[in-house]
Amino acid sequence: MGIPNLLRFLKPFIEPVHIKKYAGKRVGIDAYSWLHKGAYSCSMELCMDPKSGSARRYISYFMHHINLLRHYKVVPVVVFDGGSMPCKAATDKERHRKRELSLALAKEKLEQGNTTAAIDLFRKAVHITPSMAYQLIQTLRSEDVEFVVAPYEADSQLAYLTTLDPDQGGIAAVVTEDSDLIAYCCPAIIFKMDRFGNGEEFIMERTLKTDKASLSFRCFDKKLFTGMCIFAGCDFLPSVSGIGTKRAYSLISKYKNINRVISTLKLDKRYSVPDDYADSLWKTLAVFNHARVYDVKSKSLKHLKPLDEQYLNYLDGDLDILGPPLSPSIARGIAEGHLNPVTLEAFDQYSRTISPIEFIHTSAFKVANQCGSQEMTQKSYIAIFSSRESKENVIVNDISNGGQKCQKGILALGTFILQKHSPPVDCNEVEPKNIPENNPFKKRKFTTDQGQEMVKNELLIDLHDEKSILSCSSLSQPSSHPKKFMELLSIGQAEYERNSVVTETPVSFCSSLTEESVKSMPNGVSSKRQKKPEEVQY
DNA sequence: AGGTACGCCTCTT
DNA sequence: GGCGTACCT
Repeated sequence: MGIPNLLRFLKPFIEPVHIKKYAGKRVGIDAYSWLHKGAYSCSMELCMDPKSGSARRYISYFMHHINLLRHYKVVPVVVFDGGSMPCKAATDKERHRKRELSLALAKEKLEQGNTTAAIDLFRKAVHITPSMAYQLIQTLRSEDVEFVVAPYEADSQLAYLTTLDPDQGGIAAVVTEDSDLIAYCCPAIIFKMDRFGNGEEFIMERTLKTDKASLSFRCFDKKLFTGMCIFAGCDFLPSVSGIGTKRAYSLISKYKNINRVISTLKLDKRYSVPDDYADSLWKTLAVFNHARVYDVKSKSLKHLKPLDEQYLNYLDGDLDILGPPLSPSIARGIAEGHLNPVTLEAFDQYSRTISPIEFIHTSAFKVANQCGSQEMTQKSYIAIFSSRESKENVIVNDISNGGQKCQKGILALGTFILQKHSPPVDCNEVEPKNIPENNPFKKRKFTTDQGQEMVKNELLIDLHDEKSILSCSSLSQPSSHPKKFMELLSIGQAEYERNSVVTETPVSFCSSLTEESVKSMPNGVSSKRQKKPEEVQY
């Protein structure tokens, strides 16, 4: 919802603009705005049969706008929303309830044959799902459009990108419909861009420096500006009843200090200020300043602005209100569009019907091939894959035999089996840390399908934890350097990711294997692999 | 005057 | 999500 009435309030500072002004520049796109508008054209299809062709009209809508930008030599960088913030859970739940209600009514109307009424209700029932975003991501990939999925809010990710240089992945402006970007003090925002490229531009510096229509932000710094927005009410914190943009503005310009505004409000009998309002407001300010964002360069989570002592105090050590931290591998999986940011599961785990074990062999081959005759021999291979039993903490029994029991993200290295813990489904859950101690190896008995008892070395590591991987790698491969291991790991991961998107089907992937290369596979490849890969189906 | 609650619209042809 | 509007303080 953004900040109610903020755009109207700041109208004097908003000027018409055409997107061609940003020719040659990189411009961030708030994917949600266009997804939402695009979904309007196919709301019924999306509700009833999301897999149908006509349910993909929202993608055409989106791509039209992308092509428009490209036509004007603007480089689009699409930013998607990631997981929802804990503090918005209540709002989210309420919206969900309303949508469910509309959906039920819509289906009812449809059965009664009242299509017009049904469509109207379907429009209220549509919401943008991670799956829809993923469909779009696949198109963006094929069209070579840069994108990133924010760990949490797209707004903060976009605000972060505006702070970077273009050659570091930075953007010059943001195209969105959401006034929250103003609260983040985003330097340049284009609102209401239409299909011809006309929009309304908000420039932060211009707003802070010029007086218009008896409004002046000259005495405002960015902190006060964000503070004003929060006082007026935002998604994270509802405003004190009776306070909107105008009163928030006059209070801030009068006292120029956030705590003084709060004390004044508390003394004023007209308003009822909750006891914890000051606390909540400072926390909200901390969210606008230090939200978790993804840094493409380091491939890990960062804070929008580096955390300082002051804000750490406001947060009272409770960093989780910024959204729970994510490990680099998970954050990257989300950012690059492979993991559903809400469930943390791989998007395409159901689209693949080749068995996990087949997939391990095929990608292992590729990895082994890329390693050549380096110190990691053909016998060592890495594969990361998804299987359907992703929520169980099952350990794969035998890499060459089992497969069916594999869980998401198992890493197989040489003769050892490395297990990744399944990511917590509940985001509030603490990530299991199973960092191996001095001797992470243990013998484990297991029974093969043929009833034989076998003992295998088994190593449990936490793939969420890079340190854990490093310590294991030096133990399991004394001859290889941890860095080499990490390199291999990233090749394996990249291999998996590359092949888990539609650009290469398992069919074409498998058919690239030669008989000879398959023979050299560590555990011997099941003969299945060589029989007509064309039969493999999705 | 300013805030709030409510209903309407966003697309495509 | 935004916007306009009628109604309330």
